[in-house]
Amino acid sequence: MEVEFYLLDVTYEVSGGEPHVILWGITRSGERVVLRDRRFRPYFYVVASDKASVEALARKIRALSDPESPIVDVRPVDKRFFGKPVKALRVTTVIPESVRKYREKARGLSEVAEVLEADIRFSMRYALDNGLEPCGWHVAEVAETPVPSRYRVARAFDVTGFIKPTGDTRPPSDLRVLAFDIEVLTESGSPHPERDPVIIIGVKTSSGETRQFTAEDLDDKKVIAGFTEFILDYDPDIVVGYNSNHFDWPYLLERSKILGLKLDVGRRSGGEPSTSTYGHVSIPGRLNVDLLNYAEEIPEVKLKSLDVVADYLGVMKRSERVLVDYVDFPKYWRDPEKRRVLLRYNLDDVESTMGLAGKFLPFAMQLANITGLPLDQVGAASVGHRLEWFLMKEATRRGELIPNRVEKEAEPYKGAVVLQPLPGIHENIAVLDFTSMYPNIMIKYNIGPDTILRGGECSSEEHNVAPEVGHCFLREPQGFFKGVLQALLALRRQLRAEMKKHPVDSPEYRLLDERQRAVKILANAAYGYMGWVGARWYCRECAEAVTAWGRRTISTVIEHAKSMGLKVIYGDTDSLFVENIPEKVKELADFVEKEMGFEIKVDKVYRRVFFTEAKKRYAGLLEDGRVDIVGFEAVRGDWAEIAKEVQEKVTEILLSEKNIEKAIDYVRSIVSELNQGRIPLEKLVIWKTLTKQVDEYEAEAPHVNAAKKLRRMGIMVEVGDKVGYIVVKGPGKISERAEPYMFVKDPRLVDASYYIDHQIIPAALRILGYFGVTDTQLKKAAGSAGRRSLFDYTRKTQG
DNA sequence: CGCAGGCGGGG
DNA sequence: GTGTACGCCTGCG
Repeated sequence: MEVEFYLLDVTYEVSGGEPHVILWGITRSGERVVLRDRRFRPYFYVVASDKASVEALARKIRALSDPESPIVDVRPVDKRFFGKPVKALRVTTVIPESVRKYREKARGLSEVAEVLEADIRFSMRYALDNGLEPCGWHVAEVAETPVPSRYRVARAFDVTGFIKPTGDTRPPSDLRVLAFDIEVLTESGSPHPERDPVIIIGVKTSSGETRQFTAEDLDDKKVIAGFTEFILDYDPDIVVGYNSNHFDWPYLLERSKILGLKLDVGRRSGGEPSTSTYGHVSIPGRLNVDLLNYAEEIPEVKLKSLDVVADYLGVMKRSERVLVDYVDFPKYWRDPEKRRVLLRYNLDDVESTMGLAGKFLPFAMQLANITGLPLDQVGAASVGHRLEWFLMKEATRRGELIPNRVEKEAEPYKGAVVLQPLPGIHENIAVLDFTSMYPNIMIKYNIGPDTILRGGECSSEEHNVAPEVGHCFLREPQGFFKGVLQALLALRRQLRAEMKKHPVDSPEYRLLDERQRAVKILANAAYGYMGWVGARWYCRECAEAVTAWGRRTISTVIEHAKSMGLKVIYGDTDSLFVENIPEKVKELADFVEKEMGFEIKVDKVYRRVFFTEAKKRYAGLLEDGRVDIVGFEAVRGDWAEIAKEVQEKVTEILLSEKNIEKAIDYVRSIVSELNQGRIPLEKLVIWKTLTKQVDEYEAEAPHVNAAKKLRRMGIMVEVGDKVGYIVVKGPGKISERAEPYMFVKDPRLVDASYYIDHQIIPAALRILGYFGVTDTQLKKAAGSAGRRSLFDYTRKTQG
């Protein structure tokens, strides 16, 4: 018989000395099922050295066989390695874990040149070989079997014949999602599972049910037991949390162990959640997704707390929800009135989490489907690993052997061009962007580790020779990266064309849009991936050639623009700021398309744009009246909110009204408010990330000092944490006066002069300084700027 | 005042 | 654990 099912996850287990591939899925009729494939066996490839005979090597490998997990097959297969045809030996054994042992033994043989694909997890091996697409529908030839008692599913099947994806990625209509959030009570410092109870667990389901499990005073046994029971009862396919991979699940697991409970929440009895690849927490038969992984990909949001991200995405307004700082939990928990507030806080978090799931899951599911990584892994995997799985899938499909990672020292190379901007205010400027510049360069010049000519005769008549660096690439045959990228770009065009056939608010449109986004991200990652030392397809010269061709490409366009009399104001990597003269812009775009084989498009038009001498910094007024600020302090996360506000406002006044006096007066009013202690404390917090352990810092930076103070209070701060501090009055260096923000309760303690001299004035002067405004002017009392126009201010020169 | 260490946002 | 280019902070000599 045949069964059609939506693939959730792929795992495996060894039972009776035999490996079983386990596929967790949902059938068309909504039954949760497992499919087992007992026929598949682990294997890897061996490539013989040039001199060695393949037959002799095969005999030697067979002789390595060990009865514990015998080598059951060694056979020659035709493959390609970096594009070249090779005769490889496929070595098959029985127990997945024994691949490691045979791999090492094979490496020890003198006739062996390469041992390949011996580090791929058995379940992923199966997925690769069968082209499985997680979060997509499949059909398989199966035989139904009784459901083994350990599986909590409706039906079970053995795969007996083919198994393949159908291409349909529309999720089942009754897909069950459960969002949860835990609250931990700690009297001081960071929570410790051996000491601090889980006082609340809130859950919300996609069916609309909401529940809260609460501790009796400090006894949290029933909280965890109730939560476990709820999960088994509701039986979700997807479990979502926020930072759940690194907080909620590890904490619950530790706490359960201490309380003598089993966190038996999976679809396989006895299988507790466990931390696995890329740091994700795996729950048997369910997809556990940490939504923080996706929030981390939003650069516009600097502080990734749940409330901030939910507010940004329009899921829940910060102003309309309850917020409680965790240092205040004990106070709230003890007081019956306040406890209600804490419960509401937890519920708001759970609802925000479910809201984020609605925003992120459709994209995540498409990404899982395209890369081949199960949904629970794909979020936790880095950009490089996501692309790598996609490449591994493509390589397998094309009969290409997957290269090993090689331990290497990173070698730096030259990057893109950044033009010196023409300083001042410019009117009516068009920003031109290359479409997928780096992917198109890789396609045009056939760049990749399989097409690069190392040694050998290179000529510019027969090869593509990279400018400046001289790396040489074959024109034929088409390389692996070129093939993959062409397919990706074509797929994206097709998806975008398909989108036009559906209403913007339809589920079809949304699905196609999420899919084209996932495709775009993969294509854009290819260049950076080749320059990553940890990549299987690492190729430093390739990455270096891409940036070299990139530099020449944009330089050619700049030269052409100039020759046409079109003034270029600025440019960076793949973008150009030019005078907005439509006929000339059109002519330039035609030149780029017809003469150079690239596409360039007007990305936006600025009514007015302002540059100083600095690169990578500008502010522009868009045609719809919005102000774009790029690179300046206002858009950086490591400046106090108040400095950002001042810079934003100053920029807006300058660009929209060209009124310097008004801007000066505005800055003065803020300075005066600061001096009077009337600026809210939260606008004075400066956030900085710890990039290493606190003790490893050589210099005593303010955020490092604040982190040390936190640690003395028992609050753990680790690499990657953002430390928020406020500079307070007192003697000593700035760093000594950097206090963790939650310890500062009185605005009068704030060092106003620090914020004036080091935050507000510099941020304002970055813009106003260009017009000759000085810091003394900004510090005078408000309202004394006089009535002069922009043109009374002379441009400050370097001389 | 210049340099080093540190950091983050942007193309 | 995708890449490089860039500007500005604080600390320090």
